[in-house]
Amino acid sequence: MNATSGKAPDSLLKLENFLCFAIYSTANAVTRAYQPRLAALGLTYPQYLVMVVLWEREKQTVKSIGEKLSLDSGTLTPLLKRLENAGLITRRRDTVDERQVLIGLTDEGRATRKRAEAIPLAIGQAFGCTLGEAKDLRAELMTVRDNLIASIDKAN
Amino acid sequence: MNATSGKAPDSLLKLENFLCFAIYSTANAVTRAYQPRLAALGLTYPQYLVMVVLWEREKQTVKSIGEKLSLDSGTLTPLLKRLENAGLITRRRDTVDERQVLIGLTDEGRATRKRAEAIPLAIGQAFGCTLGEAKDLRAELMTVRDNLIASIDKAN
DNA sequence: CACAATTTAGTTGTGTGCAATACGTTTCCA
DNA sequence: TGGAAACGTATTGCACACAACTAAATTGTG
Repeated sequence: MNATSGKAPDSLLKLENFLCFAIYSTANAVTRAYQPRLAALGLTYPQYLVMVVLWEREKQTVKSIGEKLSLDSGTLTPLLKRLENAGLITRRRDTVDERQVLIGLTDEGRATRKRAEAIPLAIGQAFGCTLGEAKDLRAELMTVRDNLIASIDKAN
Repeated sequence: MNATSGKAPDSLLKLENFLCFAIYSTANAVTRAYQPRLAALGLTYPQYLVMVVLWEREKQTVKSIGEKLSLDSGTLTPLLKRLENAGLITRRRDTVDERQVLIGLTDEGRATRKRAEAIPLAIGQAFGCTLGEAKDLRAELMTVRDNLIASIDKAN
C-alpha cells in the first residue's frame, strides 16, 4: 500500500505517500553513504555485497551469488570481471559441469575483509537508529521484498 | 546499524544482518514490480516519479524536481530529455533567470495521469501489508534516509 | 560599478540493473 | 541413445545514479 491518508481519492498519486519512493530514495542514500568508505578499498557498493557473500563462503557459482543478491548474470558477469581485474577474485569454469563458473577469492580478496570490518559499524551509526530498530526494519523490508518478488513471479 | 545478533564480532559482516542490503534489494524489487505496468505507459520507474512530481505541480525547475527526488542534474537532464522526446513534458529556459530550465506538462503528459491512477493501488497489493503498516514503514525509512543524508553532509 | 563567489544546468565517464537474446552444456525421456 | 528441453553464463542495448567537471547567468560585496 502506498500509505495514504485515505482521504482524497487522488492522494494515492502523491509522492509524500509513496512507500516505494521511501524505499527507492533510501537505497540511493545508502550507496552514497557507503561510497567514500568503499572507495578507499577500491569497491563500489554492489561489488562490496559480492565480496561479503564470498567472505561468508568461498568457491561459489555465479548463480549462487546471484540468488543471494537477487541479481542476474547480466549484472554480475561484468561486475565479477571488474573484481577479477582488480585482483580480488578468481573466475574459472567448473571442469565437472562446464556450464558453471566458479568464483573464488585471491589472497588480496581475503585480506580486504580485514579492511572492511570497520565499515558496518560506521554505517550503522549513520543510520541513526538502535540495533533493535534496525533489526525490525530489516525484517519488515525483507517481508515486503519477498511479497513483491512473489507477486512478480505470479504474474508470469 | 546492521541489525546483528550482537554475538560473534564478525557477524557485522554477514549479509543476512545487513539493513542496507534489505533496503537495496527491496528497491530493486520495487522497480521490477512497477516495470510491466509502467511499460504500458512508456515510462520507467524514475520517469514515473518525475511525472508524479509534475502532476502535483506543473512548471517546476530542474532543481526543484531534483530536491524532491534527491537526484542531481547528471541524472535528471538526460531523463527529462527522454520525457520531452516522448511528448510528455516541455523544457524551456526561464526568461527571467536564464540559469533555470522550466519543466511543464504537455496535454499528453496530463492525460497520462489518468492512466497512472490505477497503479498505486495495484502495487500496494503487491507489498502485501496494510495501509497502516505501509505508513509506519514509510516514516521509518524517511527518518533513516534523512539521517544518512545528514551524515553524508556532515562529512563534507 | 567591478568582479569574485554562488547558483543552475549540462557534459563526460564509470558502473550498475535488467530485458532480451545467444550459446554451449547437461538432463530428461521417448 | 538421440534429440528436445532445461540450465548456466555471456552479450547487447537501454536507462539510470553519481562523481567530477564545464559553462553561463546571477548575486553579493567592497
